[in-house]
Amino acid sequence: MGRGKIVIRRIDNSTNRQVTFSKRRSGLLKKAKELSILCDAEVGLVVFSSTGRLYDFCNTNMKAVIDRYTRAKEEQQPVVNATSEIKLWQREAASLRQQLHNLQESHKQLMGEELSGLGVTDLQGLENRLEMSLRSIKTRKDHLLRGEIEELHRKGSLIHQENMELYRRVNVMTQQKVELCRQDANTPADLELSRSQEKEGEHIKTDSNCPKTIHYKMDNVMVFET
Amino acid sequence: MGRGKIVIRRIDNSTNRQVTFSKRRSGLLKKAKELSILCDAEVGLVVFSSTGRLYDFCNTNMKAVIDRYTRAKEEQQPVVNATSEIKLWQREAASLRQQLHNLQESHKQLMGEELSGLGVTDLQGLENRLEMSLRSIKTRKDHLLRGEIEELHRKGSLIHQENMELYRRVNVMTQQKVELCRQDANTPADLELSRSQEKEGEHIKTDSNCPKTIHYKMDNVMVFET
DNA sequence: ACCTATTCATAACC
DNA sequence: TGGTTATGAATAGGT
Repeated sequence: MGRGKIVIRRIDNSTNRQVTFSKRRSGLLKKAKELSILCDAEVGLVVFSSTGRLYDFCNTNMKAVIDRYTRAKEEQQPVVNATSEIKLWQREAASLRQQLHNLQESHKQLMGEELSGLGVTDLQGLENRLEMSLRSIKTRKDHLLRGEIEELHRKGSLIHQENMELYRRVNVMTQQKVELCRQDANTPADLELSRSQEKEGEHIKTDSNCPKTIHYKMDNVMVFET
Repeated sequence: MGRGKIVIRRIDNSTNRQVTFSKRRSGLLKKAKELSILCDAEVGLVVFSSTGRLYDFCNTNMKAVIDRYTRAKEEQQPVVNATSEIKLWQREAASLRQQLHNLQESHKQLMGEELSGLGVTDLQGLENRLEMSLRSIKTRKDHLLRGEIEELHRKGSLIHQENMELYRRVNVMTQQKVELCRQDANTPADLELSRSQEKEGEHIKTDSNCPKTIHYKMDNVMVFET
């Protein structure tokens, strides 16, 4: 029910996930409220965002709902008596420990350890998931590498162009020098000095346009023929 | 979102109210589940129908959610009572939550999700680990499959042998019968009865050695030529 | 429980 | 975060 269909699966993009959370949360709260009103039901809803923020709704009184809930659950399985603060935290810790344990198990299996309890079907499932995972990782790596290569190509071609420019200048200068020498052969001695000064000025100017750093860069970057 | 618009107000008609309750309840539970999956949120939902029936949903653990909820609420109204024992358990829970979080991160990366923060080297490491893992899983699966095949071969060859034995017996019997018929052609009538009795005895004996269960097994087990 | 016209929620986009 | 819009989902009313 949006511009496109989506599959119900954790949203990878963090921003998108938060936006969706905000919208769907309000939708859920609204519907919880509507249900309680329309059907005269007692509804308690608690939502913790992935960042730990709490959102809740209760048409009556959350404490009462929780008590009613625990009583109803205790009826189903006659257990536990007191809920002191300490026991509360103990349960929390136990729950976390359990989740941690489950995840560790699964993690080990993903790492190819502790496979002895699994049948062929389980193994096949594991294998399939890993292969999917591998594919996305390889795709991602490939993407990065291609980006890097492209970047290098770009830099390389830039420097190649600079190179060409330098070559051109060198050629021009060489040509000029040759012509000067040729003219020098039949030129009066008094003009010799001024020509030499001109030449020196030109040389200095060129050198400041083509600093050594260009050559330095060329040693540290791959250069691609383009 | 129905054939007509309705106002959010207690539905007077009891039947109608129950039908709507049933529909909207399942819708609400579905949306709660979707929110928890899409946005990685912890959701706890409790609904008591007007007749007192309990319906609930929690993507993690309802007790943990309720505990977390009560703690969060107590934080909102700063309580003075801070026992060292409580703080101890709080630290324990925090530590566990941290471990869980780390493991979840790692798990997601193993599943090829959330790769955007990783560089090429990380990705290569991940890829290598997954490929090692895949190898051991495939080895394990291969082992199991080979074992199964071997077992089937064994059974098959056993049954094949039984088959051969049965064929042999059938051939022997056929041969005997043929010879008997041939002799019968020039045998006095008074001997006919005793021969017939012998034959019947032989038949019963063979039948008890080759019970029907053999044939039954053959239909239910793969038989390999050896 | 199933059907379908209709309203509603929301994904993608600013 | 808040607004807009096209589209898929939920569901009111009916059978």
